[in-house]
Amino acid sequence: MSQSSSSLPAAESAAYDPHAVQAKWQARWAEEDPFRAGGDEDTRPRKYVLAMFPYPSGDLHMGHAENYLYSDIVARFWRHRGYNVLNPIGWDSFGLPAENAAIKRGADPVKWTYENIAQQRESLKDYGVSFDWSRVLHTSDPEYYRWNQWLFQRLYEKGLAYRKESPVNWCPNDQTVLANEQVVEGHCERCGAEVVKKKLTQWYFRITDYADRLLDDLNQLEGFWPQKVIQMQRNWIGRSVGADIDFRIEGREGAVTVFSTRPDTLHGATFFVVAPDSDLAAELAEGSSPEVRARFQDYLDGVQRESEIERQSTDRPKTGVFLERYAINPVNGERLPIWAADYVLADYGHGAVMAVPAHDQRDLDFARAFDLPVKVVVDTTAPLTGAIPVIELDENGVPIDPGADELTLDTIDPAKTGIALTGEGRMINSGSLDGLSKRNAIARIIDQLEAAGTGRAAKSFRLRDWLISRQRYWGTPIPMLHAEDGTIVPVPDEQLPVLLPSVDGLDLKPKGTSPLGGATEWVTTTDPESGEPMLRDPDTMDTFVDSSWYFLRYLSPRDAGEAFSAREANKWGPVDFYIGGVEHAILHLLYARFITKALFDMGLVEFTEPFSSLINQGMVILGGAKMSKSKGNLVLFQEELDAHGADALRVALAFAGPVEDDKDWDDVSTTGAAKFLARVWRIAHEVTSSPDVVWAEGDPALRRVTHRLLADAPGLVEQTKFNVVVARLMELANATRKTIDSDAGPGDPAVREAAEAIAMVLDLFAPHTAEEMWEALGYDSFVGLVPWRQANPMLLVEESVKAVVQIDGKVRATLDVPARIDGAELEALARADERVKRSLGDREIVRAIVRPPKVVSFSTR
RNA sequence: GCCGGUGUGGCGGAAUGGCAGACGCGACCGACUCAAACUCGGUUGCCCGAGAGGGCGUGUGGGUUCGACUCCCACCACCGGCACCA
Repeated sequence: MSQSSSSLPAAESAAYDPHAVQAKWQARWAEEDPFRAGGDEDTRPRKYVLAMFPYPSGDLHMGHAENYLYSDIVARFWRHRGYNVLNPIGWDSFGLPAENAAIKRGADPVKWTYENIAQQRESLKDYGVSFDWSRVLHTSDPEYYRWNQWLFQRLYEKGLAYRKESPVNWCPNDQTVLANEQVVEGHCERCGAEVVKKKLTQWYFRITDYADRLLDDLNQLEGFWPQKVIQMQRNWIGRSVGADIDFRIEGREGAVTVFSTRPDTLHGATFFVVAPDSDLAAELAEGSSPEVRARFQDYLDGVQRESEIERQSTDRPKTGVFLERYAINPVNGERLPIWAADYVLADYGHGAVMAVPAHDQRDLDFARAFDLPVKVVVDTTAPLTGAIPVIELDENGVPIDPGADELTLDTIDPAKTGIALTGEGRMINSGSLDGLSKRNAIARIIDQLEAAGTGRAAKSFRLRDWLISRQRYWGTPIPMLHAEDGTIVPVPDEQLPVLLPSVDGLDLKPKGTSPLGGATEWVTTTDPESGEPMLRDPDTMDTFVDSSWYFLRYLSPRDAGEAFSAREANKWGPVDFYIGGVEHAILHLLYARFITKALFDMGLVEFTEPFSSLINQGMVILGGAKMSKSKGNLVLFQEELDAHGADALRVALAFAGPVEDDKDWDDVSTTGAAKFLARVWRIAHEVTSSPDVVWAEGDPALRRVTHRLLADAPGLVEQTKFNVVVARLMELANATRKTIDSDAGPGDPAVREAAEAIAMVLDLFAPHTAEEMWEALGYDSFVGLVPWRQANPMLLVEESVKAVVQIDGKVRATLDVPARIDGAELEALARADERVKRSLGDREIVRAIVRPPKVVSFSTR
């Protein structure tokens, strides 16, 4: 029954009950499944909308509330716009927390994980997210992780999965290795313990083979991914361009190669440094005197005891030992003493450098510490062609005489000042390079080295290969077999999955080797061909392997025959809209990009980037601080749902501010949102006209507000300005309220038109309330599926507008003028206006700029 | 140190180079109430002024423009990332 007037006391009209509304529509959705993505028969254009899937540790929190709200707004929007939308959900359900719960409380990781999933799933259903629930996946299901193993085998076949012994990041607390990306400021990303280096044999994915493409393809994402993420990935990949240069070493066969970004300074090399933990250092020390060997061993022991943070501290003094060996500079035959020093890293470049102390600060610091010679080969005081000398002025504007002596090479001698000359300049003391600029000298020296066969242009990357072995239980078993003689054989595809053995009887406590090693029956197996005894690889994969391709599995989640359907992948992929926290800027997002490119090279997908557009939502904080269980400053998702209902929480979050910004819970008003929802609910129930009413007969002022919202909202949603869309909805609700309360009354056709538009747009934010409104308005279809109401362009043009008159840049008058007024007429009106005349006084207008119908700008003398 | 981002009322925030502060929160005033809460209506950038009105205002200083939160230059502050990567 419709109410005829808003002035009725609240007790007489049915009250808005968010929880009843929520329960009712969730039941209807569960029954009729309206948000399932369309199949092959569906001819609509497609949109793949995706939010990063949750990790099932405990309850959902406010970060999840934001994440799945924003993706749902976008999914619902594209459905209204006539798209076949895929909006799937699943769980990233392998990982440490399940295992830690098992160790701490004796919980079964399987039970713990799946109970948490069940709980999170209920919360998400209660939140009214329009997921396609038929595609749910869990990465800890054998049906999923068998395809991780399949992926591993494909990478292995291509030489992209390999084993090597190398110094690795080791978390002494979790007793496992970590990928480079999982070390944050020298600490374990998960538990915060200080990471140490350890030499181990581990499995790697050869992501460095893709370094150039991962870097260059970021250009395609410019404008579609957050600038910050693109920049972080660029820094992380860290391409340096320069040359590889071969040095002979006295008393040793074969050349040693170093990488340098400044091959132009090769003539200035005065010593040579190798990383103490490199094989080369050990070999050179081995060939030296017993004293040197002992000193080197001491030094190496010290270096290896240091944590990563100690070692990476920039301002600590340089240390090293002279190995009493010499390298020969290929351009001039000079003997360069070889030192082992820990400022050179074993796993960057070639683990050795030519040291040019005059032009590299680190080399200079080392040279000064150990009294090694410094040879200047770039004159940075010499002006380059076209360079304009900078003349500085003192406080009186008088040019400061630079002083002849201040600019000489002598006064800036790095050996005296301790400041390396890293700037531009002209080559000196460099034979045939003399007189050249840096850029030209680099080009020429590379030519010369190539001609002599002692060097070549080269690139080097900061990015290291992705270490994927983990000495933990709750992950995907690495599907490889080891023979006694060290031979490694892959488990054949038809024997996959290699199932994770039951946790019963296993000791999960971190002890440095995988708990799976203790599952004797599981570990002991035979060669699939020869039947020889073999041992299974006891390690599990980094869980980032799981999430590096999950977006493809959603496309055919029940397929038992392949990881994903290439056809479906090329139909839906790449993901059109991806949203998640910025914490994955270089972990998950880099790995997913790498795996996508690898799959492209295998011909399994036709795209090279997985996510066409990316949004990082901000965090929900409390009182300016990050929420955390340990601080006890948590706002609980389920509690907020229970307080005012899903819709109020959704509207409050969407309205709180821009998607990318952090939102302080103190500024998120669920009560304000609840009030707004009650207002629009009432509007829908007060409408007295019938659905077939003629809108054109409605109040034109209200109609204009309605149609402006219909016209503007799509652009705003596409720019993810959800807070503005909510504001505009509030404006329309306010305008509708006013019309209902005016003489026009609730029967005015414009009121119905406005109420229907509110319901349709509100569906993005408050779907339960929107459905209830739609039903109250007399429809029995889901409002979530109605096509977007087109704005009538005739109604977007105002009949009269306010024109402003500026005099010397200040607004002095506003005029009500017809929207179609021409310039001359507008200017005449402005000149005639009393306020304008008064403001002008006796000043004379010397220039008039007229932009009808909005602005007249006069300038006076 | 290098790279990136952000600075707008008491607060969250709006604003294709064209009336800065939409929308909301809070606050204040009023209606309803015995009263309070709820709800509804109004006011709300700062300063001067009784008022009409005037002045000042988007981190700071300059510039471009008839006109700048918006574009350009320099600086300051805060936030984030990387950091002995040769």
